[in-house]
Amino acid sequence: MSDLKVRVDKKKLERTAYVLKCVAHPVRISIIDLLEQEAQLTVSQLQEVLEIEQSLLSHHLTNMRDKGLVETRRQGKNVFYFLADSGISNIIDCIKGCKPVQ
Amino acid sequence: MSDLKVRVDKKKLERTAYVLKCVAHPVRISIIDLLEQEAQLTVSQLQEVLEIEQSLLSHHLTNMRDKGLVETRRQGKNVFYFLADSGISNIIDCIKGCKPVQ
DNA sequence: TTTATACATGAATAAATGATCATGTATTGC
DNA sequence: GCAATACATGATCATTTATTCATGTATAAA
Repeated sequence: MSDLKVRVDKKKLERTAYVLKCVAHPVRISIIDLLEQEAQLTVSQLQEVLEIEQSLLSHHLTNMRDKGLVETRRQGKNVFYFLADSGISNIIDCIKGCKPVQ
Repeated sequence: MSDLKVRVDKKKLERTAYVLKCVAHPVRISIIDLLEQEAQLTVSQLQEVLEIEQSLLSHHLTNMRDKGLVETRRQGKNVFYFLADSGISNIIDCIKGCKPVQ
């Protein structure tokens, strides 16, 4: 008991919290869910499903991109967003099997 | 593509975000990590390891309790905290195996 | 080369969260 | 009862995050 200590170093703790904070929003969870269904989606397509303002959606997407959750590919006038290979979907799956969340 | 929709209902989305937001903090992740090692710990024991103010720790614990992540048992002057059977540890494990987090 | 479409950005504001401080309550032992 | 220990709570302030609105940029098509 006296040799008890946090097994995760400070840097990783902060990084983990930082990324989790990004996941922890209804709109952003929805975006992840949609990108699990369709490999890539444009902002317009996301907007149509989510029914939120374009600029708000864009802010969310930029946020997720900054934190490495999604990546983008431009094609003509459209920008496709897709899930980064980050294992974040696993987290969502875990959450789905998680009691307090149901 | 036209029948694309979010597979999680609004209530659950909000609940999920709500709980995740609670996990998404370095101190609270640390608390979860400690309670995975020791089945139950008093506030004083947690405080000793975490080296933060008593009242701040208490606020965090109350927060986690409100959201169903931990439960308490009083024994004399001490209050023991322990992980609720919420599967939240699984989330933490998922996160540990998650790229952007490392 | 102007116009429309698709998306991003920045400033401003609102709302939620985090930290600190002071104080309150429960339990135990004297 | 009184003091000490262990923990909780409430008010306040600082910081972060969310939303909106206005405007900017890139691409394509006419």
